[in-house]
Amino acid sequence: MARSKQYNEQEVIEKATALFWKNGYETTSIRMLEKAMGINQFSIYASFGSKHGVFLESIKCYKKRIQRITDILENSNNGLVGIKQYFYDFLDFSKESDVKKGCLVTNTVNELGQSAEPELMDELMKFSSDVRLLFVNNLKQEETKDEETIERQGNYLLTSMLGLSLASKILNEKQLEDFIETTFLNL
Amino acid sequence: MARSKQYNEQEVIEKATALFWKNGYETTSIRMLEKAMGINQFSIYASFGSKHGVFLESIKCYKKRIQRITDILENSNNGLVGIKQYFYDFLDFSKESDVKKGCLVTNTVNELGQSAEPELMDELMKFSSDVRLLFVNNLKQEETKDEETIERQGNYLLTSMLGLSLASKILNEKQLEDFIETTFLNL
DNA sequence: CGTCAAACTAAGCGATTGCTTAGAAATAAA
DNA sequence: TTTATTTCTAAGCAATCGCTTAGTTTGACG
Repeated sequence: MARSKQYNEQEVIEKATALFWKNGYETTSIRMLEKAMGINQFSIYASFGSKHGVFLESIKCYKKRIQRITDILENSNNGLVGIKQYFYDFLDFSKESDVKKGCLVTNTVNELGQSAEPELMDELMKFSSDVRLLFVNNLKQEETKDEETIERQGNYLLTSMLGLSLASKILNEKQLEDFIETTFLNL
Repeated sequence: MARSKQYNEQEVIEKATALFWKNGYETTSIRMLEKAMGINQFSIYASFGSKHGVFLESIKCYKKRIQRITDILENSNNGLVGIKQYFYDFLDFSKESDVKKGCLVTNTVNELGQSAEPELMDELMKFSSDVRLLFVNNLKQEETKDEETIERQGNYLLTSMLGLSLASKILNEKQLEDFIETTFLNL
């Protein structure tokens, strides 16, 4: 019947994700996306509807990418050891050559705050609560902990991850290691 | 000889600071600054040279405002107790009615990253290292701690504050309290 | 008072924003 | 091959961006 697309939507979204991750939402313009994704504006709007649409798909793409390390945590059965490993895994995950990008979800929460579209905000918050749940599940593997302690330490670990995400953009390796090691001293 | 300014530069910068704090740098336009500061664009450029110039002064203004609580920490002589108080003081400081704004310095580091002008970045980094130094000085008041421990815990506390700044924008009071209380169990 | 330099108003500068659209190119089906 | 339908190119839309400037108003000084 007609011509078929000359690009793969998943592939171009991966390139968009890298750009948003590096620059943030506002700083990334449609013209920049055109070049990075390798397709024309028309095609971007045909496939994703709007800049917000591209970003929403980029967030989903990011979640899939970071699933590589959340899966490790989910499948671990060693309580705090697995959580601590996740903190270190995140540092490897978030740095690409010498560019320090932090966590795309965390960056976006900080940049857009409450002014984010509800659908986007839901996606961001769901990721946070999912990570918190992984922490809680691993904490439950520690037999000594009662339920109240687990809830409290879950909140602690989630906020600590937010701190690590931000700190990873400005502190050096030694400082980040100091943070992680001290974080897990008394849990 | 000639007409004198009809506005006070300190006063209008305070209004600009509130706007940048709420919206971030990029989202805040000159038109929005005009309205918030109550003066014309001409006057903004005559007094501060550029949008960057207004922002740089806003960062300095923010530092003076937060000095209210850093002074308390600096003048305290009770080690960890004083640091913990600073964490709680920050929560009070950073919330205005129901708007959760976090820390302007932290927000800016996250938004602009390495793309910030060097003079601005210096100002941001200096604030971070000043706060870290306050932590270290209070840690020294704890007689049991050796120098290596103090350095390590200084890095821990700084990153924890970054986490608290970010978390204060999305988590509830109970979760934030959980974080602070658990943070100081490790020290 | 009259003078004149500074502060003000408001219009507008070129560049860029997110997004649209007219028309050419391409291709699966008839 | 012709036709129908979609993709693609590229030009251009109104709105906004940071910033400038021409022209008016102001008020401290001689």
